[in-house]
Amino acid sequence: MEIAPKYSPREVEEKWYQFWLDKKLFHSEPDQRVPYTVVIPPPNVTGVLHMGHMLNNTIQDVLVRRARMQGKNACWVPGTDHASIATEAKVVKMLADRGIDKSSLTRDEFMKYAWEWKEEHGGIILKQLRRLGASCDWDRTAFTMDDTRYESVIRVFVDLYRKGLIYRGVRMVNWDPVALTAVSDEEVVYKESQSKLYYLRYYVEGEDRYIVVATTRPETILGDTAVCVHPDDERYSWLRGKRVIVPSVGRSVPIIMDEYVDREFGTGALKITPAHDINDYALGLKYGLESIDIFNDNGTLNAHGSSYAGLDRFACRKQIMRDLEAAGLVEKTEDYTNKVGHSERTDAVIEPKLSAQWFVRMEGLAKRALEVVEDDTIRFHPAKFKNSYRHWLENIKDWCISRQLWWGQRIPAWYFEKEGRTETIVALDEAEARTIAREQYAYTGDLRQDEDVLDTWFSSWLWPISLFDGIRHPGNPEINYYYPTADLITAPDIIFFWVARMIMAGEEYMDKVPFHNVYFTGIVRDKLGRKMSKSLGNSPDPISLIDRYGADGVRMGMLLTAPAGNDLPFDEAVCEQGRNFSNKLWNALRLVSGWKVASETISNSSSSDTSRTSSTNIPSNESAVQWMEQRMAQVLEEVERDFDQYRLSEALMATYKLAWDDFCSWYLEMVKPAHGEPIDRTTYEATLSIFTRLMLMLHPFMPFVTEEIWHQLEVEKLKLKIDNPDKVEEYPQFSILNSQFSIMNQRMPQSVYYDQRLLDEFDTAREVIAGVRNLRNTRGLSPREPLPLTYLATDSRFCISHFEGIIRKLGGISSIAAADAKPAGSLSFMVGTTECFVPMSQSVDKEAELKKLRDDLNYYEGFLASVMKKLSNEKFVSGAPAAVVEKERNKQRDAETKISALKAQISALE
RNA sequence: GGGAGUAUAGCUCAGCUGGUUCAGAGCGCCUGCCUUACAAGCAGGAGGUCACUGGUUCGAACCCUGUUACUCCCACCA
Repeated sequence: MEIAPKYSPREVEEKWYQFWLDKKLFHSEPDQRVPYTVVIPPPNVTGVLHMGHMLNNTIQDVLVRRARMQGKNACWVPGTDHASIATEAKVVKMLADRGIDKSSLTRDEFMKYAWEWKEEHGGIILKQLRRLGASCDWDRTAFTMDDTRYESVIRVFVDLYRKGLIYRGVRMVNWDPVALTAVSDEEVVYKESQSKLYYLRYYVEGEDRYIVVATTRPETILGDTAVCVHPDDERYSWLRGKRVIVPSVGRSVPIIMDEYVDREFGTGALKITPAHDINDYALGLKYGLESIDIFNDNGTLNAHGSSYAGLDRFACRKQIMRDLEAAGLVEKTEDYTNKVGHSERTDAVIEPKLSAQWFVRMEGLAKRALEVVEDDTIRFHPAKFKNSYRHWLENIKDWCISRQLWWGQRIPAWYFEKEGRTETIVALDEAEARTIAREQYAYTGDLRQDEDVLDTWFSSWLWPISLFDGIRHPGNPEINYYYPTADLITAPDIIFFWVARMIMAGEEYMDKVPFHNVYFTGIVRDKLGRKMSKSLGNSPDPISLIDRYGADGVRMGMLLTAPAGNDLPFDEAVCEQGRNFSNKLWNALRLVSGWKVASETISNSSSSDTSRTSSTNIPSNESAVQWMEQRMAQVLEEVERDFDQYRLSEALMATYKLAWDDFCSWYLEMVKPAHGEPIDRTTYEATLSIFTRLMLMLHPFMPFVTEEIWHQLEVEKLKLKIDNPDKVEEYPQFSILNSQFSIMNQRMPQSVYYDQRLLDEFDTAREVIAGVRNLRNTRGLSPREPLPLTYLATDSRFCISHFEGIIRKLGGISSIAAADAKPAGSLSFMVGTTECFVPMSQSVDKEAELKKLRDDLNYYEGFLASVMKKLSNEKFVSGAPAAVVEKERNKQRDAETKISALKAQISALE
């Protein structure tokens, strides 16, 4: 079978993903195994895949696939978020494009459009995730507004209300006067803008004196109910207890004194408009001030605006300034730069507005959520996020959960009027509300349901529970098995909105934390360190990246640059590295599967003399296999340690080097038979086994190429067992192989004991080979011509006997021998403290040689001096641990050896 | 304004409990190679006053003081 010299990911990825789906290899059901559960951070249902998703989901897939291969019952639950604000905005825009105004629709009509739109355009992102190779259990795909999740949310609302943890109250919200809705703090964008600071005169009641107040919003004086100064501000101490007249309005308002005021700013006097500024509102509450709302919902002045009623707020500002100017009430006007909040959606200037909203009491929930992170029941990776988590929870405010939208879970509260009072009933549905109305209030008339919907986070905080229907059916087999989940992988910017609240919900409804570990990813930036954004156009399309580099390549690119919690400057070049790596593995397969296997087991494939050592008689292939096994065990240990600490990029890099450097560059070169020669069966089997385990190690990172190669390796293994390898396709095992088995079902190799001395010895051998190659390279020696190698047997630590065969083969060495003195006419290089020689076949540049030697000598003499300085220090010798002192003595001996060797070389040349 | 973090090779970052993993890795760069698996490759090589400062210590990239620069989060100012 011919194998193409270039790996082409496209067909391979399509083939295997479909295979995995067909065989239901991602599907999980509760069983006797240990569960490993991950719930996806649900992306917006109308979203498209961006680099942040790529990173986040690649990490999840790596952890899930690894857990699966460790024999755990891995369950990764996918789903989408209804994202009420963003989605509603998109639907409104879609309707507008079709000439339909949202306000012309009833709520039911709008919801019908919205659902249609969601069915049509929703969930694209989940399809895209398949391209990435995400091993989600798609049978479990959920939506935060599907029936199960919707009902769970309503139940939780009712439950919390009945526990007294939900209440309705008044609060200042960010009002968008164009969209006619409140928007969350996160949807307000602050923009620098050139504005003016107006200095206005407030006359003291009954006196001819006035105080000057600075404001950027003179129109709001219509709602002023106080003027505030700092209690320690001597400039204004005379005002204590007095009242002032609000200009234009003529209303008398008190002077209040509070330390909130910044004496440095403006005149140090602040007008208080409780209805239109969040801080003023707080002061209003503190001092019992009246709150006068002067605006209509659309930003025009209402009846409190007296003569200005009906004007837009900005028109009013101009007009009121003209009028105040005319009345001589303006002290001065200054240019001023400040930040003004705009609506992300409509760009309208946000108006702070008081309104009735629903809240969740946070105090008790926050306390428990903090405890479980403080005591490491839940671990954060990296741990530094504990700090901001703590800070937020310790200063938490009640959670406003109502939104003035239609797309979302409608708040299950019903109102009716009775005896002039508005009564509120919170119930699971209208029928229950009616029953309550009848039984508790003797009311049978119409009920009016609250118009608002719930904050999207009020559904996503239940996600780890509601996915397993643990709200509606506590204690069901699924929730008992899958909860708590294992790891949560998310971006740090939603640590408060989502992570903290899931922990609260977990404690409240399951009495258990929702996950054990939280892995915070970094933010994907471009090479220049800018955040990726649509407006900058600096975000590559992930699907196009996959098209060009393969999913494995892109996954590797993301992972290599993404240590936990660090931002990652994304550069396509790393995807290229990933693609190259796939190709490298592919070509290793081409090489190995092309080998002919000797029909009888012989101790060595290349029967030439050079591959047997004279001194120790260890076949080079046997030592190669031994070394590779030790090395693999060593890397496995390292990788396990890395995974324990969630250091995925380190784990991948270690595996990458094992595969590329150790396996391809060294091992395969060691065992590669001479051209046209077969390889011995023992070595071949060992090679297939090692290669297979490498694929297992790499599979979580690069699922597609490893699955493909793994299968082909299984075919090679099968060929060894059957009579006629050329007709492998005709054997029944072949079809089984292709129809049932997957690398996904294989067990991840585990670290075992390894012989460090053997690894060290190989490193020495490797240095010898590199030394020879370097000489050939720099002295123009033929790479082919066999050279005899001798070395000065002065250091007993210099040990290469185990790998002499390999040194011969890879170094092109004809013989290896110890010597007592430098052979005449030879080139030398140092390996550790041992000097090695090969014969010099041509004249050398004597001066250059001498210079290099003298430089080395210089360095080692300096090094020796620093070591001697330490050793002659009485305090060091007596104070440092014996082992450390001994190490210094060794350094001294080594340096002395090298120095005398160098001196000898120099004098020989001179 | 409050809080957290970072500074090590051209770039991105490791460096765990202070001492041979102590100055490392990957990429990039330079030199030479189309050596029959791979030029998406092979072999070799060069690059750093560990931001600056002072201290602790026999010994500091690592611990402490201060300085500078940058980043993030929270609160936002009339």
